[in-house]
Amino acid sequence: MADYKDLANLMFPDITETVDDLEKRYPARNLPEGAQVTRFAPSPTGFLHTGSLFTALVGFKYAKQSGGVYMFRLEDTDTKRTIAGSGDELIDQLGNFGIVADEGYWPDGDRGAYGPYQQSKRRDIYRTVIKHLVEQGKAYPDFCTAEDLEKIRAYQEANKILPGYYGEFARDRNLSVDEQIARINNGEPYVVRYKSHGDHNNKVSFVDAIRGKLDIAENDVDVVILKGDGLPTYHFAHVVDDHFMRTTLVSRGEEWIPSTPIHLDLFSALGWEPTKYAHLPVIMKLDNGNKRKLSKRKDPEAAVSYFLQEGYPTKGLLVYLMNIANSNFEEWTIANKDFELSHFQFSFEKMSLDGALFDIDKLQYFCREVLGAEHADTIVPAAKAWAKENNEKLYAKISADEAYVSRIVNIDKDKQNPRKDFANYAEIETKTRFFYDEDFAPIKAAGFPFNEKFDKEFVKSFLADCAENMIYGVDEMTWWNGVKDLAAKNGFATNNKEYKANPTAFKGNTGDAAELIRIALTGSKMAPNLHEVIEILGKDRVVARLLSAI
RNA sequence: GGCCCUAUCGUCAAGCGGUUAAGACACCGCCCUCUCAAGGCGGGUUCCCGAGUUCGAAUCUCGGUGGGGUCACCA
Repeated sequence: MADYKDLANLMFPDITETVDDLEKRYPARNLPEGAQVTRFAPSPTGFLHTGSLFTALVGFKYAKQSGGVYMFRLEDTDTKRTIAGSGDELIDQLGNFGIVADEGYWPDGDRGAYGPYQQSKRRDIYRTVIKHLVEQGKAYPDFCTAEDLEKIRAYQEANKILPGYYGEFARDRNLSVDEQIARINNGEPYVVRYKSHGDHNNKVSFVDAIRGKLDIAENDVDVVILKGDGLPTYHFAHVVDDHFMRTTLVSRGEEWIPSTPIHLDLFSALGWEPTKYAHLPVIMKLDNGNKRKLSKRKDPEAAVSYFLQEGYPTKGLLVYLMNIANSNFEEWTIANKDFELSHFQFSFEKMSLDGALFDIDKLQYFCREVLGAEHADTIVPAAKAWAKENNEKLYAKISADEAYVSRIVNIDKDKQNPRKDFANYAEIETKTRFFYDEDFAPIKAAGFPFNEKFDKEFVKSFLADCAENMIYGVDEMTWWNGVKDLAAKNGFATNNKEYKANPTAFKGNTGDAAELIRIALTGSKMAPNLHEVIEILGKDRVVARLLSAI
């Protein structure tokens, strides 16, 4: 009579290492008290999702502030969905946000002593552990085909029984070892399942770092742990990897809550202490009045690359996500004007429990704050680097005359309340077009919005007078007094009270006069500080624009 | 459908048995003002519903309801 050991040897003839060997190869980490080991473990199946960045940020922050270790692990066990190169892209994009792992998978080779950090390269580790389980009768080969499984499910559905491969429905669970061996020798394909002894009517509880004590039905499903292709399923890989990588806290999306009992079951079967868990809320989006997860297909903002392409500063996005992560964060940013994200003390207790709706307005607000607090010396180089890939026009402008762009970006930057014009780098181009003659031409061609109450000839003569007598190179006060003189000379009221008392006595007020100049120079009723605009444009262009406005 | 998570302004949210129920974004109004941006001031039937516990409930309990998730050889 054959026993489990024979079965295990038949299934894994090449495995000579034991679980004990693995324990020795991956010893407990020597870290200070309280240091946390976290990880970000994406599948290389496409671009970096906004929700993934959120998860990555939280894990990174938590490890860093505790003096611990942050790992990057590539979960590439789904060979069908794997997209070549996307793992490297993920790392690259995370790098844009300053989220760099201490150890893990790296395009040019793993870093760290707990690797490999790519699941497809950990095959033998999983097989070693599974061999151990088979030897103990805690895992078994299952020969069911897709059709067999389908039949079981159809029966369960028809009889309104809980679907799944468990208990009496686990067809191959109690095959004799002799039969198992015979069928394997016969070349029948199989997967390996974990033999659960859980009871669905019992509850397991665990303490979630965010949600507190959670009580969920015990797992009783004989889950697949090794797929037909020889690679493990997520459930098994998670337990094995996070055990041997000595992870202390697993932060992942809340969609994993229902399968946590499986993981707890597996940890316990292996005699290992489970990791702590933090199940993060998922970022949602309002769609026709319904909340739903940000969708890769439908929502451009689901892809982090979207924000990068649009030119949002990475810090702005990080700040927005941290604002979702911790309710006290925004208050902290206001109290700490020139804050550095790394100085903020993140905590799971301050995390809300349900998914936030993605709010582009709020993101833009934070981005304006971030860019508003910076000066041209940092904004322009960043904008240039961004524009090189994403905005030909802006790139050309910065390349042609970086100092000129810098002067524009710095308008009103040194005032008490600096301007906050730009939410992203793209707006530097779109909001400053009038500073460029080639862009000003089409604005002009589209027609200037001069106030209809002034007749053309009057506007023309007023602007001509301005062209002749505008003062340059002086401080704003002096310049403005000059404008007021010009306005008065042309029949405008310089005192608004007088104007209001007797409007018919004047052509308009100083505001009207300034508006005419503004439109002539910028083509718009809205523009930043006229004095700065004039100084940046320079006398020649100011004169030319005033003279040709109408 | 079973199970799980969750519920305070439009959005993000503070709140932890007694509060005039903070604050931020967005919106609206006013002020400042050469316009805009910024800034200042102000505004809006916000505690899902129903029972219960209690002198007293946004807060505790139970039951509904809504929203989300999950039930794969995907993660």
